[in-house]
Amino acid sequence: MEANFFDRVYQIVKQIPPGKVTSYGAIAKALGAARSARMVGWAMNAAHNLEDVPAHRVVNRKGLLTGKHHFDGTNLMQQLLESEGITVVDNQIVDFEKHFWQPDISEL
DNA sequence: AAGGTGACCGGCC
DNA sequence: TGGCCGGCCACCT
Repeated sequence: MEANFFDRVYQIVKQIPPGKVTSYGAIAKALGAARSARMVGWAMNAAHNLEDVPAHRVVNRKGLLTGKHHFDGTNLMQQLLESEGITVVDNQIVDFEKHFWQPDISEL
């Protein structure tokens, strides 16, 4: 198994339960590289191509759907989140902290 | 091999 | 969550 940085991110994101969201920083921190949040975003860029990785559940720390532009449409990401019970207004998740899910690397 | 790039974060104004 | 700046790490050409 190639335990690459990307794969690590994928494993974390795949563990995000429905109706929950997390931030890049949280994932980066779980990986032990809190300052490498940018890398997480990079990983997502490739990850969003994979159906196994619910990239739509990953947003920045403000709860903004910054990466929505990388999805097929413009409101696709929002639709997916709303479909899971998450309210999204103006590309921002309402009660972000309430829906926030902290990655648990111990599960790996 | 080196440089540019990127869906960010935290700190400061 | 208004805006700007530096840092950090891996991927791509």
